[in-house]
Amino acid sequence: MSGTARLLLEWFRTRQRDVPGRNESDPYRVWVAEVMAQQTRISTVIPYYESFLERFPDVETLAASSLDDVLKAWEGLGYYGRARNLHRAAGEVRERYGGRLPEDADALRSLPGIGAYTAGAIASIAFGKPEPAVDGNVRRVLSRLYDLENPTPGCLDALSRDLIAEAGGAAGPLNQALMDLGSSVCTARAPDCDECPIARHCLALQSGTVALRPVRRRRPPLPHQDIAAALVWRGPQLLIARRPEDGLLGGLWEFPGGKVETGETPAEAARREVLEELGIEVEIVGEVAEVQHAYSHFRITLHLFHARWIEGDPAISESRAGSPRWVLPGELARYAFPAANQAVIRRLVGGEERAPESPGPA
DNA sequence: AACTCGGGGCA
DNA sequence: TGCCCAGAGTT
Repeated sequence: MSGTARLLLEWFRTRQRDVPGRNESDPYRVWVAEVMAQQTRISTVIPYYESFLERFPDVETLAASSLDDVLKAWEGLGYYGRARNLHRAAGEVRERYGGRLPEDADALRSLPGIGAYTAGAIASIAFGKPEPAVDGNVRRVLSRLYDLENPTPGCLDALSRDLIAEAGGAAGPLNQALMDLGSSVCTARAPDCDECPIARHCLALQSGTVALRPVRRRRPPLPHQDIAAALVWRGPQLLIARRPEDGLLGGLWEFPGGKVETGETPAEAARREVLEELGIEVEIVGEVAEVQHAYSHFRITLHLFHARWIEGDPAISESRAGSPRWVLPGELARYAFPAANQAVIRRLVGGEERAPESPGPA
C-alpha cells in the first residue's frame, strides 16, 4: 500500500461532519442528498434535505406525488431540472425496479438526473460497490495530488480506482474522504496544505503548482436584461402562469411578463407581454418593485407592476404560457416561484401588498 | 466540446 | 463584482 489511501481513510475516520446522505443506510436518502448536492453548497442543501425527506420519505411517495408538489419542495434550491428528473426517475424506479434503487452503477446511470458522479456516489456509499465518484472536489484533489493540468474524466476515473484498490475496495469511505478533503482542506482558493494528511504525497505541492491546479477558464461578463411583469388583479384575485417545463426555471410559476424591448418602457412591456402571452387587456396602474437578480450566465432587473384586468379570459385564450389561473394572494404560498419573486410573494401572502383601489378585507 | 441550467456565499 | 460550488442533459 502506497500509504495515500490509508492516510485518507485514517483522516476521514476522525472526521465527524454533518453531511446529508452520509452515515445513511437508505439508498433513497443517499440519492436525494447527492442530487441536491449537485453544484450546490452543503450548507444550502441541509434544510431542504430534511424537509424534502419528511414530505417525500420514500420512492413510492415521491413517484405518486405531483411535479408541482416536488417543485414546491425544491423552491429556491435552483437547477429545477434536478427536481423534474428526480420525480421522473422515481417513477422509473417504481416501474422497473419495484421501488428499490438498482445497485449497479450503469443501471443507476441510466436514470434521469443520475450522471457518472451521482451513480458512483450512490453505488459506493449506499451499496459498497468499488466505484469512483469524481465531483469537482475530487477532480481538484487528484489534479493537485498528481500535478495534472487538465485531466480527462477517464484519467480521474482510473486514478480513483487505483486508490479504491489500495483502500481494499472501501470505495464509500475513500470517495467521501476525497470529497471531504477537497471541501475543507484542499479548497479552490485557499488550500490549507499544513493540515493536509497527504501533503507528503502531493506532487503539486512539491512543484509549487497547487494554486494552478486545476486550470480554470475565464468567463465573459454577465449580460444584463430588463424584465417586466404584472400583478394582474381581477377583484381580489391575481393572475399567475406556469412556465414551460423545458428551459430556465422550467415548471415554476410566475407573474406574466417578459423582456423589455428597446424603445419601450417597462410598463409598456408588461402590458404588451400580458396581451401577447395570455390574450388579455390590462391597464398598468402602479409600480410594485424593482428587483435585481443574478443568474449564472446573465443578470436581470425585474420590473413588477400592479395592473387592472380589463378584458379577456386567459383560460380560453391561445396562451404560450401554460395553465394560467386566478388565485388569491394567500394561495401564492402553494406555488413554486423563482427566487427573484420571493420578496414580493411574501408581501402579497402577508397582505402587505394589495390590489390598488381594492376594497380590502371585509 | 460547448452550452444551458439557479442560487447563494465569499474574498 | 467575479468565482465557485459533492453535475447532468442536450446538441
